[in-house]
This record gives sequence, C-alpha cells and structure tokens, in this order.
Amino acid sequence: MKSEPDAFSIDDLKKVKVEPWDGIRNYQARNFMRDQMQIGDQVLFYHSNCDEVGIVGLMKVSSKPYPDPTAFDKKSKYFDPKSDPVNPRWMLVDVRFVKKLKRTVTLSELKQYSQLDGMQLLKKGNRLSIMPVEKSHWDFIFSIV
DNA sequence: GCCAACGTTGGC
DNA sequence: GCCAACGTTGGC
Repeated sequence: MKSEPDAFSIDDLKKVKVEPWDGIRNYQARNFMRDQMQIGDQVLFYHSNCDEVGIVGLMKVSSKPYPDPTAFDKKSKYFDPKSDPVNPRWMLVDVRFVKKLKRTVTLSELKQYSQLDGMQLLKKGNRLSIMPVEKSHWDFIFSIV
C-alpha cells in the first residue's frame, strides 16, 4: 500500500498505531481492500512521490472492510456525493503498525533484482496505490532487508 | 517542474 | 459504445 510520506508516513503510522486507509478513490484499489484483504494479512508500506521512494515498513490489516466515512463528509477532500451511505461506493480497511524496516528498500534497488521480475509494483506505468504481492517476491524482499 | 501512463467523464 | 478532453499519479 502506497502513501506519500508528506501526507502520511510510516513514522506517522508508528505513532497512531492504527489507521483507517481512507481516501482511496480508485476502483481496483478499493476492490483489493473490499474483496481480498483479511484481518491479519501482512502489508508492505511504500513511500511514493518523495526523496526516497520505496518500501519502508510492515503492517497488518486490522479490520474487515467498511464504508469510507470521508466519502460522506462534505468537509473532506475525499467527499464523493455519489457515494450513498445505503450503498457505499468506497470501502476501506484499518491497518496496524508492525515495524519499520531497518532501511528503505528503494524502487531503484527493487528494479535490479531478477527475482522480482513481474512484480506488479515494478510494471511500467503502474499507478495503483494498492496491489497484491506474490509470496515469492515477498519472501525475497525480506531475505535482503 | 516535466511528462508518460492511466482512469474518468461526458458529448455524440 | 467510441473517443477526446481532462485530471491524477508518481518517477525522475
């Protein structure tokens, strides 16, 4: 799961411990939260759009999917008048801090490993902020960190 | 700040 | 249903 550290970083998550992953307004990303994630699933935290782009931490899914409250909040920048509380358009999960990695595994480093060929994060033009990680890729990342 | 890639919107 | 226009993402 990606976040811009200026908006919400791994250090912010460490402080608050649990965070609703709100503001996702992309259907594919929503579908992963709504249809795939289970409580306890482990998640990589990725910093995007910053000086040191890459994987910075580990967290866990800590809630079932539920409607994103910011979609109903007129004062929120994520307000979506098309999301109806009776039939909510946007769903999210809570995530819980597990740990910060000893070092950032940068995007440029990730691109150098043939073991990670085909990883969705590394595909050209990838703009998804939430995506699945294959077990082999996951295991490799933790073998080098 | 630039720009490629992608998603969404809306006219037809 | 097509597609141009537009907005956003995100690396560099």
